[in-house]
Amino acid sequence: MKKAPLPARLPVRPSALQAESLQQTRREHASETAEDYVEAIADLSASEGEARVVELARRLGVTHVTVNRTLARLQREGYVSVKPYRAIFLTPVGRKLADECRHRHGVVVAFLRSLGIPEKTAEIDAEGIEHHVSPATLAAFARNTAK
Amino acid sequence: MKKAPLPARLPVRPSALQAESLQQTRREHASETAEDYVEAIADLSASEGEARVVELARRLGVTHVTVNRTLARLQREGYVSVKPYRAIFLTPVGRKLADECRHRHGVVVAFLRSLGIPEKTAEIDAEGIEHHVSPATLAAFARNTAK
DNA sequence: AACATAATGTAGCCTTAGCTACAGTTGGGA
DNA sequence: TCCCAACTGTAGCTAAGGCTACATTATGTT
Repeated sequence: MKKAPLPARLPVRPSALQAESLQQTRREHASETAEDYVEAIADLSASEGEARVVELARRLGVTHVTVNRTLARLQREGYVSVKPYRAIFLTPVGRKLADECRHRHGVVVAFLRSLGIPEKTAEIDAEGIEHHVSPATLAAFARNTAK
Repeated sequence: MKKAPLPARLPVRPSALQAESLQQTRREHASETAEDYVEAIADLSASEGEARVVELARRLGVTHVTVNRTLARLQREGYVSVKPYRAIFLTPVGRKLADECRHRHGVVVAFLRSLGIPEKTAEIDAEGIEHHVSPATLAAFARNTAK
């Protein structure tokens, strides 16, 4: 089956909106890790002077092994610059992403707080939510945050 | 290192709030798939009379192979009941989860719509957001949805 | 009844992201 | 200086969730 010259990408042909949304969500998952890492690296560089593997592992709640392998991927993808036994640096691209993330995170937390969500819950929820917020929704959050 | 009799689970000892939040988000990821599947199965059972692999694949935007393997896991975990070449059924546990998801999804979409987000964007964002919304935040969303 | 086609299932591959266990580097204090 | 502990890196395992290619079953139409 599937002998016709289809546009190639469609697995079976997504059923309208739902499949699209789910595929979008999966794409976002792929970049979530990158976002979490560059954000943590930026934080550490600012607060500690440099970002090291062990400290990153602490922040992210994983082992240093996982950090190591992920950093290799992020380097491949151009977000960070890593040399053995040295500190970790963001590339300009990585820094830009980190700044966007920090901003987005701040907006989401502020919005949740303004809805009456307690600090800690707001932080936890924001961590999950922030990666799935479109520009339109982010703007709406900012607009509707009671000061 | 790590010779002290620690409580065992901590990889390196999470750095306060951030690691906790990220670990929470990862835990949620593990159940997202289950939620998406049971929701889709419930929908199909209602609208088509039965849920079949191909149709599920269309809804979820993946191939039937992925659906197959995932259904095996969901059966293992007690959410669905599957027999070769037969329709797919939810267990009581699966049905309960599906109902919760539908409810949650509805609340999130309605909330986003009430913020002025367009239908399609609201659907896409909700698909990503709904899995990361705590009960407290969900309640706040419901409470703050302009009718 | 037979057969072609659609649906379903299986084999085997890939990537991400966890982990433990172990090996190699570095750097500060004795 | 040298040496040990902390840090960093590597090998190799697991599981989820993608995929293509191929095999098998069901089924509706001749």
